[in-house]
Amino acid sequence: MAGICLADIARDNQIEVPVDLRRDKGWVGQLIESELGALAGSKPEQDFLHLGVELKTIPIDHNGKPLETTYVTVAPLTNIQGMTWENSLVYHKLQRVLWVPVEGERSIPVGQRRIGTPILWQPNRDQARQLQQDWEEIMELIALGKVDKISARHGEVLQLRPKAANSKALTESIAEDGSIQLSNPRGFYLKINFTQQILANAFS
DNA sequence: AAGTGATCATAG
DNA sequence: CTATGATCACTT
Repeated sequence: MAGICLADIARDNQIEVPVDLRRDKGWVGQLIESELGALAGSKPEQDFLHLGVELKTIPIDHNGKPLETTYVTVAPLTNIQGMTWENSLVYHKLQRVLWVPVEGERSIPVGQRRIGTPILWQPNRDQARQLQQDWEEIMELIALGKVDKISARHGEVLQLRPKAANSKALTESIAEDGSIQLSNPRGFYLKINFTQQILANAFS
């Protein structure tokens, strides 16, 4: 697919190209899933379970730098006692990722955006350590009932941010006194500097 | 311009 | 609502 533009992939899959992504934010990802035959659908599993590979498209600028953070998974806000890094959803999803860079600048019409060279990545020792450290720190705050005090500034490479239809959506979380309260759902995201390093390392 | 918080579509 | 796919858009 490298070098091909999205309109070509869309035509092959009989999918229409939207004018912009405001109402089609997951369009590029789903287009590539369709092209590659990913099977997970909306299940919380790796896209290619049989290969142990997660597929992620990543929007880049003309210098190859990511334009956005990368969503990983929803964050569990209750029933997290006994949960460890090794059995977390973040750990499993990031075991192996096929990154598919796609031009993402809004000045380029969606259909004309080109696909870059895909990168099959596994976290190296340092990356794994950074991810685990951030995950454990964030999960501890959640366990202590401080989810509503966590901002996207926490974490060096992994951050916690809202992941919901809007700011009014509610889900159960742990309160500071240990009881159940309602909070805006959150998700884990990889910060731009981290994914930028992944892409850079692949070409060095 | 970067970074954080908010949001959009869809399936089950 | 939860989970998938993410990008938008406002604030700093």
